[in-house]
Parts: sequence; structure tokens; C-alpha cells
Amino acid sequence: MVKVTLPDGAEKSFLDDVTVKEVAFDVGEGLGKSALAGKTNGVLVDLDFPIKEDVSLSVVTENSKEGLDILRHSTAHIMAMAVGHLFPDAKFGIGPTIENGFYYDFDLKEAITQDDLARIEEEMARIIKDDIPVYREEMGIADSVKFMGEAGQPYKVELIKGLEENGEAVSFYKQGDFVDLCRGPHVQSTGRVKAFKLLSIAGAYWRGKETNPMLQRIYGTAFPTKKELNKYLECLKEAEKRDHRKIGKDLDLFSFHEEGGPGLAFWHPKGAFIRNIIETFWRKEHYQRGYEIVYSPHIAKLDLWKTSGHWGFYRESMFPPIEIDEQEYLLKPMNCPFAALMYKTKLRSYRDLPMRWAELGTVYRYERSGVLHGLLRVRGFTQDDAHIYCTPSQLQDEIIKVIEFAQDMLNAFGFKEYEVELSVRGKGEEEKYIGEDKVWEMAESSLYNALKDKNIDFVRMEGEAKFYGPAIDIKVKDAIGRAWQGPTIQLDFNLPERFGLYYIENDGEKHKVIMIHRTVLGTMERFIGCLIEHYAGNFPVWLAPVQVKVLPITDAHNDFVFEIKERLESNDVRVECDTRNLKTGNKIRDGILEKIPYLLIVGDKEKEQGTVSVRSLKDGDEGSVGLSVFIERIKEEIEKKE
RNA sequence: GCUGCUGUGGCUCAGGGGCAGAGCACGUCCUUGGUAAGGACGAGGUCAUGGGUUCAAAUCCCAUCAGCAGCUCCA
Repeated sequence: MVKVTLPDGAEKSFLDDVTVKEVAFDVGEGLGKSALAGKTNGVLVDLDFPIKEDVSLSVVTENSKEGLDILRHSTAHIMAMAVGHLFPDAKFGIGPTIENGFYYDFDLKEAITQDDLARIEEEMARIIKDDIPVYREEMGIADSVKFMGEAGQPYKVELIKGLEENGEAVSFYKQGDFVDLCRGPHVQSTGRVKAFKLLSIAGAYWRGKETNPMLQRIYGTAFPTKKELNKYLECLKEAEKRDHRKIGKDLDLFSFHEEGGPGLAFWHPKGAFIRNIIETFWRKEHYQRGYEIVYSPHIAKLDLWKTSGHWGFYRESMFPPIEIDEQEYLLKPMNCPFAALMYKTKLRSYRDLPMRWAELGTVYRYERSGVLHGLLRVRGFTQDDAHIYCTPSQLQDEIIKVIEFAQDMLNAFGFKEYEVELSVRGKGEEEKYIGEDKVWEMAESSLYNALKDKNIDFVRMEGEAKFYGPAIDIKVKDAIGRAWQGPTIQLDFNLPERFGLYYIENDGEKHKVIMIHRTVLGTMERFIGCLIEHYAGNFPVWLAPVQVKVLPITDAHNDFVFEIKERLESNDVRVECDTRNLKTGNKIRDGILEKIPYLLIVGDKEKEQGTVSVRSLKDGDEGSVGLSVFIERIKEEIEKKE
């Protein structure tokens, strides 16, 4: 007999070799039917896993994250099987689950097309309809290598060889004529998959290495029911509508030009207006928090970049030199060397520190062509940069202040979700980094303590530190869940060294200054790109380039409309009028499509009573109110940044 | 940079070796209207660029440029 402990603490006894599935059915018919796998003592196992000793068991159903992953992983196998049928020479790579689905990589002679996806889906549907049983098998490493070698699967052979040190046997899952190396668990038969969809095709390097061959990757997803699948596909469509590139065009915010060059953004008046509001807010916040604002040039002599180390370490990301008067100049990819030069113009005392110099600095980087993406990855951008010079004893406090600042900024723009990473040195590769061990340890623990102090969840990224210092990075997500680095706090041991940046301590001695690079938004381009997707273009009133549009019912009300416009403008409200010769419904529709927060409709009634009929983007028709009442309301909203 | 796909009026897109299309937007006129599209007429395109095949190329082929998806990269 074996004793099985269930998640609710209940204990049940069964005959030896009882399977997970049998236990699940014993607990309840419903659980048995929705079961996909089990978890014995925390390890995922198949439904037909025989229980041989006392265990704690939880039944994994398709409604849990783990269950969904199993379902998707099995769907990936079905897809691979289908691809194998349609392309008999296919060599299989890997096929894992990912956040919202799965993929599988194939090495094929011919390129897969969109039409092929439909064919593959059909074949998958057939495999599912045939309800082919799925079996697990274990095999020794040597036999596995031989088996996959004979099957003409070099990638699998490579994978198995990589597993060698972990044990003597590897597991395979077999369904009909398809066998795949896999840890499992899997569904018991292919018919268990009820709703799937293949989404896209892309290239992907084998094992993610640029020097490896490029395989063809097919992305897909699966859900327990058709309804959930459709809901997900609907969400994808909705997310597409939030795409900042589309909204930027629709709302006339910015553009890119073939004639201008890839990755170079042109800000139209309305986009520039939003940017200007953000920059004004940014300046005010900086002055309030003890920063001073500086400006520096866009280009500088090549020698400066040799001194800073950029020419050595960063050259391939820089635009090539420009020759002027037999001197070579470079467009700046970063602002820091300029901050260093300015620091050096005076002898600094510990009494001067901390010094916080902020700069909206426009930089240019030669990003590889394939990585450009709307405003989110560009070649010319403006960092909301700052360089803080401080003493070691001030470091901790300064980091905490920057974290608070970044959080306040993200909050001001309604970003509630973001990921925080602490990038530190990799173990055993200390020589890759500049600076003494002692200093690194102090710096890493300062960043760590600051995050702890602010009670922030973060992921520790070993080996992700820059060569010149550790960092805290904050990542914001776009409409379809891709994470983009925004605010960053980087400690720098390199520039103070290279430029000889020091201060006089109270002992009268020179000490090396600590330099912090930081941004609290990231860059104007990326931040506003994310902001557009975050609000789906429906900007809160304080950010909306046009806050109010006044619509006359007929042109007999135009005078009243202009009067209202003046009243609003004298109260610093940004307002436009729509006196076009169109019906009211038509003008309202256009106003909504322009995502204007407030439309004020005025006709005879309003003119007589001195009121406006308010239609908000958020709540629709709100009825008439006195003009001064409306003005107070919108002023308050702007003030509160709602 | 790599793999695949795409490029037709301001926008969204159809067409696919034989005279360049639609809707929206734009202009003029009619219409003076009450909370998401009133009507008529009109103007607007060397079909991304360069080369090739062909009697004939927007259409087929090659290259280049730009964009999209993903990979890689991201001081």
C-alpha cells in the first residue's frame, strides 16, 4: 500500500503502482477528466505514472499554469509531427513553451510560407482527430545518440550529448511515427488538444548563437477551449490597435522617412507638444529634487572618445567619424564624457557633493538595422540623463533617491507594472570588469540594499553588469508584452578613473569621486512610445495635445464658439474649434477618433444659457454645465494629472 | 547583421503580363444640422528605386532601399 497526501492535507491509501490518473478519478470524476498530469513531491509526472511509495500529490489540470504549459508542449510535439509528415527531410531543433504559447525550430531545405501554416494546421487537426496515444520511454545516453543519429537528427544528438553529465538515461515521448527527446510530462493522447492556432514564422539561430545556422521557427498557441483561444486571438488584435506606430500616424504625432534615414524620428506638432509637456514636468521635478540642468554638444573630437574608452569598447555602435579641419569628430552616443569634462573645470570639495547634473542629451547610436522598432528602438534619441557625483558615504542615499524619483515618474504617467533587474558581475569572471573588488562589492551591495530598502521585487542578473559598474534597470512593457528598458541607474568606476575625477575630502586628500549615470524615464522616444501604447492614445487631459474641441451645432453659433475658445485659452486650456460645414454627429465622430478628452457641443440652448454640452472621451454625453463650472473641473484635472 | 514576408494616391487596402482601382481623407457646391459617418461633383498615383526578361512589366526575375515578425545585439 502507498499513502498519497493531497494538497488539502487529506491522506488516502492505494495499492502499490496506483497511477496519478487513478488517484485523480478516486478524488472525483471531474478532477479525473480535467487532469493532464500530476506533481509528486513537487516533480511533474505523466498521468500514468505509477506511484510506488508514499508521496504528496497534486493533480495538474489544464486550468493551471503548469497544465496549460503541458497542453502547449504537447501541441508543439503535434506540430513537429505534422511538419515531419509534410517535410520528410525536416531536422528538429527544440520546441519549448513560452509565455503565451509555444514554438518549435526546424531545419528545412525550403522556406515555410504562410500557406504552409494552414497545411500544417490541417495535418495537426488530423493527428488530433486520430487521438494517437503518447508514450514515455527511457533510453541510455549511448543508445539515444545512436537512435537519433540513425534518424538523421543531428540537433537532437547534440542535445543528448549535452545532457550526458546529468545522468545515464534520457526520456523520449512517442506518438505514432513521431519520437522526440523530452523531459515531459505530456498529455496521454493527441486528442486531448482541443484548441490551437499557428501564429507566425521566423528565423532563429540554433541555440541562440549568431554563429550557428539559422533554423525556421513556427510560433503557435493552445488553450483548453476554443473560447479561450478566440479570446486570446481577440486580445492580440486589440493589442495591435494600441501599437504606437499606428496611433502615432493616426494622431499625427511623429513620422519616419526613407529620405531621412532609418531610426530617425520626426516629431510633428502634436507629438512634440506631448514631449514638451513631459520635458517641462521633468525639469520642474529635477530642480525640486536638487538637480541642476546642463547642456552639452552633439559632437566631439575623436580623442575625447579615446579617453573615455568608447572608441575602444563601443566603436561598432557609433556613427563613423566626421572630418573637419583635419580633425576627426564623432557624434556622441552618450553624454557622460561631457559631464566628466565639466566636472573637471574646478577643484571639487566634499562640501560640493553630491552634485546632480541633469541633461536632456540627444545621442546617436548605430543600431543594427534589424533591431529598429518605431520609437522604441531608434538611432537618434534624447536621454533624460543625469550624472551624480558623490562620495562613497553618500552613495546609498543617492541611489535610494534615484529609485524613488524613477518610481514617482512612472507613477505620474500611470505605469503600474514594471520589472526591476539588478545587474551584477558574473562569478569567476571578475577580470572582465574595471575597478577593485572592494569597490564592486560596496557598489553592488549599495544597489541591493537600496532595492531592499524600497521593498522592490527584482531579479538578480549575474554577469549582466556593464564592464564599468553594476546597475539597476527598470523595464516597461509595450502593448504586446515586450519589455523595454526605461529608467536605469548605473554606477561607473571607469570614467572617474579615465578622466581623473576626484574631490578633496575633509582630510585634505584627493579621493576618487563616485559617478552615477541615471535616467528616470529612459529616453524621450522610447518613453513616449511606451506611453502611447500604455494609454492606447487616450492621453489623460494634462498630456493631451488638444484638451478640448468646441463644436457648434450650426454656423450661427460660431461667435459663441470663439468666445468659449478665448475663455478656455485664458485659463491655459488647449482648445480647437470645429466650425466645418458638417453635421454634429460627424464632428463628434471625428473628435472621438482624434481622442480629444472633451468635446463641447454648443447650440441655441447653450448660447442662451451660457452653458456647454460636455461629451468626454471616457464617459460620453454628460449633459450641459455652466462654462465656468467646466473650466474649474478641467483645471483641477490638469492640476491633478488625472 | 541574420531568416522569412511586404512595398499600388495623404491613410487603409483590392488588383496581378495588354488604358491605374475602391473606401476614407482632401477641394468646390447643395445642405444649417443636437451626441460615432447627409448628398452631388472634382482633383490626386512614373504602382519604393535601379537593372533584366518580353512585342508589351505595377504584375515575372535580380539587386538596392525602406518597413514588418522573430532571432542575435543593446555602455
